[in-house]
Amino acid sequence: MDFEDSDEGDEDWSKPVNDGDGSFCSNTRNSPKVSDLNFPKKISTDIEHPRTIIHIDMDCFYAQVEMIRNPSLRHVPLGIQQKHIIVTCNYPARAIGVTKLMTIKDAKTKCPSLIMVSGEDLTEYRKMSYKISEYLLKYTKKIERLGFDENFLDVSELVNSRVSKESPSQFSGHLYGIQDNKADLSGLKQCGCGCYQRIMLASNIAQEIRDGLYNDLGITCCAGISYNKLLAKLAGEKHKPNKQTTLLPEFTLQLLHSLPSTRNIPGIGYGMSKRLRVLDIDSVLDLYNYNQEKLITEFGQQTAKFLKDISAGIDHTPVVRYGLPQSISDEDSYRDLNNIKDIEKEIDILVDNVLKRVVEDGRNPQTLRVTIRKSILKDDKLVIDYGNRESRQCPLSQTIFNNKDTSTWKTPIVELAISLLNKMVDVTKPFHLTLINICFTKFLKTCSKDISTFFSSPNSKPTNSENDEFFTQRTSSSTKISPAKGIESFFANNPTLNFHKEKRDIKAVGRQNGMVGFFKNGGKRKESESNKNNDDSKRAKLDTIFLLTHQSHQFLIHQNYKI
DNA sequence: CGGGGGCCTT
DNA sequence: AAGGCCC
Ligand SMILES: Nc1ccn([C@H]2C[C@H](O)[C@@H](COP(=O)(O)OP(=O)(O)OP(=O)(O)O)O2)c(=O)n1
Ligand SMILES: [Mn+2]
Repeated sequence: MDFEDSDEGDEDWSKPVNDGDGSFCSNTRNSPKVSDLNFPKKISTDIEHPRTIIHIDMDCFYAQVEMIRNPSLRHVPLGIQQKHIIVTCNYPARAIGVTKLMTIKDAKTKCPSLIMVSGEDLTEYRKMSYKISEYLLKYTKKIERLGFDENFLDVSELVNSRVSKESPSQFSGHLYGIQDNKADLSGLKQCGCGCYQRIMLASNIAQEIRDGLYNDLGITCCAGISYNKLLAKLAGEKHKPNKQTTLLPEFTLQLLHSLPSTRNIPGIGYGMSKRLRVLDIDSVLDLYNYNQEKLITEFGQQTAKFLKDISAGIDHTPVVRYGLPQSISDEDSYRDLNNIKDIEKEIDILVDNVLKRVVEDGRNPQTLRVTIRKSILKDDKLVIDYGNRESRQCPLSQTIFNNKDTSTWKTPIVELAISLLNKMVDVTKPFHLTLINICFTKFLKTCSKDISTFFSSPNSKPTNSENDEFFTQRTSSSTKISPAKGIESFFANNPTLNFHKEKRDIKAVGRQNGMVGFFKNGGKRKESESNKNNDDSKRAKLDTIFLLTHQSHQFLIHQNYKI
């Protein structure tokens, strides 16, 4: 059970783990009022929990957007269709047994009366997604998006400023590990770091947020409230839909170790879980109990520590403020595109669609990428190989975008896209495409002439390295137009490995990234890499640009104003 | 069984 | 250019 006995000589990562005895959070003493509650004996987690995190996850997101657009769909089983699959469905449909990502055939078998609405065009979902994130900015600017329907909020500052004045007295919604949410909690020993009151207040704030989202946007969601991102997200899944769950540190291990699979951890994907399976690690508890040295041998220091931390609920990765998108793409899948005319027609459509969004965004992309998927011939039959994607990219001459008439942009880009495609497809031989994706990336920063002067204040530099806020914004990998000083490369350069192509010797492949998926990019940014967008000192200067219409400009305004 | 997006790292 | 992860 314990893993501290096997980690002699490795002070590094035995430190953050506190296995309970003598810890702040030890909860093993008599709890007179709630002696019937099953408190865990071992409280392995961080000693302190200074942050307060809320995770928001919309209910059956695409389906809900369609139900808002057409309320008559609310009371019928509804599936959102993308080609042959039901990507998601409303809760009436789930009650009948329809699940997310089910094939149409299976869904119709389960539920013949299933109403289907096409969800191949994500425009409306994307719009609602950003409305939600923007609404949440009202509470804190420290918001990280994950997909279209999830947001992490670091409400630490808000909580700290309110907690002393308000001294909250009850939790809103469910409390993980407590059956009756009206239970008398006075016997529950509170963590010595003071997080009990903070998390309690955050649960009230989460309720406010959810009420606000419903009143303003008519949308319902779940929330998880805890002291780090991992736990907030996992907590929120405990009660669905339209509910919220709060997780206190005393119950962290209980939650984690009740998870049946390491796949339940965001960041442990198909490949990693398969590698863990080889070591006989199936559950998070298995991981928690696994010998540390062996884990290091298998995965290297960084990843091993990361896995162990996760299994104990330790996650210090910051909420990274979202910014403008790093890429804008559109794709479609096909049964079989086998002639050039059809391909050119589809590319034309895709480029047209995605360019509209690029124009709305207002930044100019510097790179165009085309991705395709080919079906392969197997036993005389065309079979789609889903692993097989190829892509080609090229730089985009900025002269394309010099013309103010944006309708002129399409033709040269379609031609570039076709030439990229020709690098992958020998059109003199038979071919069969099943997917095309057109993606614009490497955006130029939004502040060309009209706006750049608003951000050139000399004393705009952050002075305090402790100020977490400034260093946890998503680094714009877009090119900076002006000063271009000191662009240091600072990412770790670890050998990589392919998790699920493990046909051959898994051990020989080497170490991978260290930070597992979801938690990557958690580190602080160098000052020179920080966006200048968020400097409060320049807020006043934004008054005059309120009329700008591009999304990238609107975003700057949003980020700098209190709404 | 098989959408349509996104993010980051190597 | 590819691969891993997320929704
Ligand atoms: N592999 C996936 C996963 C998700 N989505 C889309 C459809 C979902 O509506 C949305 C949000 O994903 P969730 O996993 O949060 O699922 P839902 O919001 O639909 O349902 P739930 O109520 O369980 O959160 O993202 C997708 O297209 N493909
Ligand atoms: Mn959701």
